[in-house]
Amino acid sequence: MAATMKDIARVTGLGLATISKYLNGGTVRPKNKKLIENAVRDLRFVPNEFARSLKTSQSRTVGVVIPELGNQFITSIITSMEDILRKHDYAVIVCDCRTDAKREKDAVTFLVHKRVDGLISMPTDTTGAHLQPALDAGIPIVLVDRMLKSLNGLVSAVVVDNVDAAEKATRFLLQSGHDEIGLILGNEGIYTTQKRREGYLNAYAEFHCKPREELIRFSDYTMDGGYAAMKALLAQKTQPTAVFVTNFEMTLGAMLALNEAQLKVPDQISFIGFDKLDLFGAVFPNLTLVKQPQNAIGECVAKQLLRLLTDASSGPLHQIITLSTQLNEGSSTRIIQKPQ
Amino acid sequence: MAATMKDIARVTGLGLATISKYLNGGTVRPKNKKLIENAVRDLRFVPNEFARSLKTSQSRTVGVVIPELGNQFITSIITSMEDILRKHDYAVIVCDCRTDAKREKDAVTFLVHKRVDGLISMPTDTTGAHLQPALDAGIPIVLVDRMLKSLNGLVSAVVVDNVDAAEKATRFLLQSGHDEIGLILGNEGIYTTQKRREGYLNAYAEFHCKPREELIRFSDYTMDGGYAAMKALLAQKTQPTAVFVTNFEMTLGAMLALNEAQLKVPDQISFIGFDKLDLFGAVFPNLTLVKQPQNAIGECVAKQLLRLLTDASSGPLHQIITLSTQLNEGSSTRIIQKPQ
DNA sequence: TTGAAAGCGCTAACAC
DNA sequence: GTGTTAGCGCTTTCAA
Repeated sequence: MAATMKDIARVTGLGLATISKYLNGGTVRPKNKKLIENAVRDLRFVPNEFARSLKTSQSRTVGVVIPELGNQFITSIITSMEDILRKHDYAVIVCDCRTDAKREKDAVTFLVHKRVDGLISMPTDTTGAHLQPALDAGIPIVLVDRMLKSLNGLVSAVVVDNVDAAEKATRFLLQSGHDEIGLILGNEGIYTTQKRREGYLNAYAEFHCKPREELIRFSDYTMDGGYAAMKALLAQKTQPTAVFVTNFEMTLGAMLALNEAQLKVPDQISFIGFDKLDLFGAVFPNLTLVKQPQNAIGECVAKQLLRLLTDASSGPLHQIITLSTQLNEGSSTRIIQKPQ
Repeated sequence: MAATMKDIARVTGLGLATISKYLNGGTVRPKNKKLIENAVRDLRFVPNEFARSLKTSQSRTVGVVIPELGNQFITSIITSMEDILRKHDYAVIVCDCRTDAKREKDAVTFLVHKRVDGLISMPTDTTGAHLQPALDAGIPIVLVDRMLKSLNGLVSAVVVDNVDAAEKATRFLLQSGHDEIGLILGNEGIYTTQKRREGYLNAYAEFHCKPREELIRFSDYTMDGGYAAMKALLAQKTQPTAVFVTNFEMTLGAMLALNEAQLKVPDQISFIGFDKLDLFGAVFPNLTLVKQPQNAIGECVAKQLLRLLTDASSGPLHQIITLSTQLNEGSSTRIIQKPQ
């Protein structure tokens, strides 16, 4: 069996309290410090987390509920988040709910029963009902990427300025003389979809015009979806002169569709994509992209949760943090001369 | 505060033992069963996992250490694995070590300290040294996708028949009359890379010939890597007439390189890729692919670990399970007529 | 079948 | 600064 604090006490001749205090960063006499350190090493003592948890009611574990693990935006956020959290000695339990509200609710319940100290959710259920068990249990929650208005004040959130992101991209195209701008969005009803659509419409409004309805395609944030949506856009009698695609996977799919259709970018069609510039670096050297600060999002979420976990005090300490995006100009768009 | 078993005891007038027994599936008098059930519901009782863990020394948690979360093969395995494990009430702690041996070792140590009941590793460190702490602690281990000979008999493993997979693909091309077959592999030194290379060479040997060294490109299992490797193959004075790419990301990158080079598949170059047919379905309708049973791998790993977790008894219960792959014939290869 | 009681290994008063 | 002690909430003998 593994050594316990009792063993340390026996070997060093000290009391349990002294040892416990030392292990938790308290001050003890230098001589005793040495004593304990030696015993810990010799006995290969490792604190029993179960006992500690039972006593402190903390698991030093956080739960993450996401809609889909096979999505680079999500995985990159998880990676940077996990990095920070683990440095602070928190384990991360990941639950993939496959964009299914039932599964999502189950996952939250499961995590609450596992007594996670905090919860990170990229919600599928737009009502936020799935989070009720965590709310009831008083578990701090941080929403990622998608805010739920019904949970305002009850949770923290880290999102990007989606409206601004879409505005910038669309405005850029409008300013370049395009007025038939295809828009490929994610699932209708999802927060980011709505916001990005809003930004697109805002930009059009600035230019005192309205896009044709058929230019706006709802898809599903997958590569297949992006491919299909682009195909659909190209199949219209009036083809768009530019397209704005609103996530990484769909950007990839859309580019493949363009490739297949032998449409030269930007000569025959202008293109603005989303995310993960570096991966595209080699492949489509000069794509103009809206870039989300993926690492910053992950870090921000982790720090936000750590703050909630630490400041057990105070009152309404929930924050909504909005990070800005960048429009990374490549050469995948061209300027259209308007007829005078 | 949450209700405890004591509360149930108080409300029902029963003893703790009876309640505990009932909660753990034991038999109690029907009348008492009712009593307990009602109390549990009314008090919203949920067993405290900490206390249970302290008593049983089980965390009902398993750790997963992987090289990279942003890889579809890995995430799809995790997803199907997590599904099964969670159904059995095990939480999954995921640690991404970014293909870094130091990080990998730290992750294992972290998980051992967290007292996971089992460990799943897709190893980066080819010596297997990182798993020593888990081995010492007697934590059952299942290796995924990559076997480590040094750990033979000490761990279970689930792999695919990589040699056979590469043989099939290469043989198929050789039989079609190709003899200049480019091969794009992952990182040199990695298990799957070696096995797939072996299969490729085996097939050539069957045909009593040897491939030119320059046809074999080691890359890194990323899209960028696949793109670059394909470019390099195409840049040679003698271009291959066929190419076999050995994972999903590189297949994507390689196809993009072909697209860019305006090379028609299969007219100008034959192509066999890897994995995830369904995603490609829409995009490259007729790609010939080696398909790994990703879901089966995840399931197999989960079941294997559950077995080890349950059969706490017996002796050498470790198994190495090899799953077979399929060569899914599309129309991305053509037959070359050999000069008579 | 049921209940009393003894811990699992740790933390945190509290008294010294 | 240190030691004693009383639990945290559960499981599990053991006796009834």
